[in-house]
Amino acid sequence: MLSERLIEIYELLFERFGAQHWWPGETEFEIIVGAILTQNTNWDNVEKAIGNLKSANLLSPERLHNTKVLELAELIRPAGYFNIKAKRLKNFLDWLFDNYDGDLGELEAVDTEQLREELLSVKGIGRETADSILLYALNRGVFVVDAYTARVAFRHMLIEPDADYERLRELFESNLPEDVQLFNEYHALLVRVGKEFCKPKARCTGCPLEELPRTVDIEDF
DNA sequence: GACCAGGCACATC
DNA sequence: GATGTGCATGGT
Repeated sequence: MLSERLIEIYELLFERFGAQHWWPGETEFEIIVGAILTQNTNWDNVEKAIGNLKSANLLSPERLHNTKVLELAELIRPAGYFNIKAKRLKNFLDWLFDNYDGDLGELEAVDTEQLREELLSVKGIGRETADSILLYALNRGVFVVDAYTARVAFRHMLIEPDADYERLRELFESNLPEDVQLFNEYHALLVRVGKEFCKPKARCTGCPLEELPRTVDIEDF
């Protein structure tokens, strides 16, 4: 029932928008950095910050680990919250070097659930950031929930409007086949439709999901 | 000038 | 557990 509905929604979105080619980023590490920098921030601003890191030739765990936090903050200034995000990047790198010799390849041997717990223990990495890293950088079968996901889900997916993060994650993970590529594309498509049509407190004229039954009134989300 | 954007930690009740 | 606040830039 729910799984058929989730697949129907996925197909409607894919037919309209096609492949989204997520995550934008050339390397595993660039994806991780982007996941932290994009917290509550427009992606265009994140790209400027990542561009600065690339220009400074600092986009590697080793080199970023050896960069002073103040210098790092200045480089990522366009991404906003630059002081706190510089510290968050440092926290991640400290964890990586303390536990895995600074080698992202060593993470491959770690069980997904354990890795999620460890990432969540890093100060500045919350559930969405951890899950984005797991899915988009490390190719683990974890569904990423964000503000767009929640809004679309509450409007169309027959889930209680007060469902929390874990409940939303469970909705997708327990009603879809565990498929990294499907999770990758589905989340990206939810962001796409959320940006273009399923906006806060706006009727979504022309939205590919327009005719589907709703859980709640549009005005509430 | 107001509002928003691919959150999170922390304080407080 | 739920709710409120600080963190900050750049586009509309």
